[in-house]
Amino acid sequence: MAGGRVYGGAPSNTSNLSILLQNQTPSCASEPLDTLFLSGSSSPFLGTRSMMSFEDIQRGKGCNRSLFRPFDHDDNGDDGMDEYFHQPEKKRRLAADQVHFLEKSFEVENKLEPERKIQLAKELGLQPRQVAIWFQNRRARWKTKQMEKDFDSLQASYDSLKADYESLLKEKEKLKSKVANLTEKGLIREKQGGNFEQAETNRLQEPQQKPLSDSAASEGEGSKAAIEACKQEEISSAKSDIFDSDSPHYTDGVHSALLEPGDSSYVFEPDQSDLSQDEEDNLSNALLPPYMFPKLEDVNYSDPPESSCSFGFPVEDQAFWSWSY
DNA sequence: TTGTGTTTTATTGCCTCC
DNA sequence: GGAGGCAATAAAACACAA
Repeated sequence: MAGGRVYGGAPSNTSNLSILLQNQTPSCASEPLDTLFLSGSSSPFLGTRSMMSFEDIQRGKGCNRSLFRPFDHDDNGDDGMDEYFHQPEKKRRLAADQVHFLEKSFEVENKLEPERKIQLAKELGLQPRQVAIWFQNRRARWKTKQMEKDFDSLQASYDSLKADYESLLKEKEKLKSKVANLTEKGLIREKQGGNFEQAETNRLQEPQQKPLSDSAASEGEGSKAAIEACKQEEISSAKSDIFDSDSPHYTDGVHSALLEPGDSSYVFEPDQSDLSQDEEDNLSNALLPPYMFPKLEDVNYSDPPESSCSFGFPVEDQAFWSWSY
């Protein structure tokens, strides 16, 4: 026994003797409940008499003696006295009705005040100690179930976040490849015709410098229009890629400046030195919630998220499992 | 029937609160 | 210091497949 606690339900020899005394003394039924149930001299099981009381309350039918028969003297017989002292008490399951009654009570309130405990014990024909134990075990079961539910819920939100992250990752790779593609095109044009932007500007500013024949002129107009269209298309394409509706939008001056034409390197080699640390953080945070994922620069994209151990909940979050109710 | 896994009842030891 | 709660655990009762 812990801390000198006295349990009425303890199947000791002394209490077995008390069982006999209680069950053979009907007048005990009129004793105050506290004395009857809580004192060290009370019986661990009140048995048939109290059970019938519960049955009378519940349905008026006979009790299921195979389920709830705390101490059946008929089984042991009159010569079973020695057996009481030498056989440990068997556990008895509560009757279905009793469990149902306790369940209903638990639904109302899962804590058990002393008065309620006494009342329940009285109605069910159990010891208050048994009722207390039942509530204690029931609370433990409820807690386990609740933890399972919460685990499922967390698992679902984790899966959802993971899917979002992976989709963002794919989109980022897609954009990276597009940027690489455009870089390649730009380099080729620079090699072929020098500064494309400058050439185009010159051409637009001096349209009449080189007289052309009608056919050549119209051809030149068509060519110019084609080039202009191509140019507009590329610029709008680059913008639309970056401002894709599903992508994080950078509306601050720093990031939108990356999209400004006029510098052939504007898209391909953004000057990261212009970014303050805060801005870099914001850029990362726009893609990855800080509580869930590491910064972009910390991620090894060649590895699946699991292998980088980046998806685990922070250690401090595990305090969630420290339950209280 | 028996072996095995699960559920239920009960105990123990520790902790907190009053 | 006693009462009561909880976690861990034991052990009986039960379910069920082989």
